[in-house]
Amino acid sequence: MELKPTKTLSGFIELLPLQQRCFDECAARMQRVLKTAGFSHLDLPAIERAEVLTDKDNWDEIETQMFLFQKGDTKMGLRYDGTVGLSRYVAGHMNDLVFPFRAYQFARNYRGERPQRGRYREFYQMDLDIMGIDSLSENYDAEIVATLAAAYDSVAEFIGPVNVRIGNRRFWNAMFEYLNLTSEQCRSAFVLIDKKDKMDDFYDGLVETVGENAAVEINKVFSSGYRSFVGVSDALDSAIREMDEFMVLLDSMGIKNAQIDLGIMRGHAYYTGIVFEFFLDNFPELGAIGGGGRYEDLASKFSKTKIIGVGAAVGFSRLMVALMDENKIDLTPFMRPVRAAVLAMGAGQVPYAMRVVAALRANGITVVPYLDANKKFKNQIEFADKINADYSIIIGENERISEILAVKDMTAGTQQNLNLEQTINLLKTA
RNA sequence: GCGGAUGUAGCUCAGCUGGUUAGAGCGUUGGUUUGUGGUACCAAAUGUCGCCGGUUCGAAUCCGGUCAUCCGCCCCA
Repeated sequence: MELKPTKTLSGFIELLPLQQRCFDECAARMQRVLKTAGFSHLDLPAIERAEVLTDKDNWDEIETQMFLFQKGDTKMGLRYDGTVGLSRYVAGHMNDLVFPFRAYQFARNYRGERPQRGRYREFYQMDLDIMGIDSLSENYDAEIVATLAAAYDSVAEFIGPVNVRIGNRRFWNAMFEYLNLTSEQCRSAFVLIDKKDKMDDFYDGLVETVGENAAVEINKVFSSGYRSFVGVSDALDSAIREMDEFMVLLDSMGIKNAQIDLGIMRGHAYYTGIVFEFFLDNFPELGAIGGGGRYEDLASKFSKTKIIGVGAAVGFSRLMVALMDENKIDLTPFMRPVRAAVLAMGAGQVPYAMRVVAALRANGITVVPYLDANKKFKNQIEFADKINADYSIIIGENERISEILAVKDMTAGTQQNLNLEQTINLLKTA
């Protein structure tokens, strides 16, 4: 009989238990930080109506980017990020939410594109957003950045320190207005600046699209700094002041590892103000490990009410999987998940062994019993060794009759006879 | 959609100037006297050498096609 394949589909991830424990611990810690900052957890459907996911009508084109399918007359698809569902949710439950509304998601998302390094077809993304109706102070932009920084900080012992670079769409809009660029030129300039770090002919490209004079000015932002544009126009002054105030606020929230970098654009998405990206100090070549920004109208597709927001997304799978693949995470804290293995030697010992197991578990001790009681002792202790149990609790006929336990320290190799209470005390103390 | 690389045991790979029964390490299972693991030794099981076709007396090995995977480009809502 032909066997079916055991490999996952291309672009899908599965972890071994050791890695999964690290993944889960980091996810839990980061979510704990967000909850402490008052963000509500949203657990939205993975499947949305196709019309919610896309405005395009050309299915052939969309299908290469998304997972879409049809049941009866209903076209639907898997969500590709957290924002679409969030927009729909907020617009649909506006009466029941309190604004400014803060929410986070930690969810799997799906993309149909061809997988590449760090780009998967199924991945976890952590989204956090603060939304207001009609208006929302820029102070929340700083809070989002500070909260995300705190979330990364909670897992710093695994991923190392991070830094955040902050850009500003409003600055560029003011700049392009000052330079009298056409909307076509603006769009090209946006793309060029976004890709600046990847290009070695950035300046030539600029000259080609916006002309030499404008190119000189734009380049000056990177060579001489944005402050050289103070006093050039009211709009530029306002944008520069906004950035300065933003940095002061970040500093007051304890964020020291932030800097202005006007090359940060976040693609050509819906952002309208501050944008930002986080990077790892120790692994900058991984690229942005999270980012976000301010958008002026989150839910215009769903509601006539103007919902303003500031949000961020963390590519959690990419971050963790890339680091683990490169052996950049020390996994030793996750190598010993089991405190004790309980070995029952002979079927007659199983009831007594299970009473011991229950008593230990009731005291919060992680215990795994080996219940193939007729297996040779060698196999049993080998099992205890392989799961890296700190202790083996050996229960044979002698132990059962005299109601004691042979407790073996698997690292030291020493063994002592203890009663149940003594065993609990030994295993509870780290 | 375009380009590069790779497909041999459960895993990582060797073999590839064509020549009988296809190799290693790891892993798995059993054993080295039956209540003591991590080390060592012995043994066993598992492959249509990705698929189709061509050249040849003979193909894992050479050629063509195809599919899959990985990497990069495009795209990234």
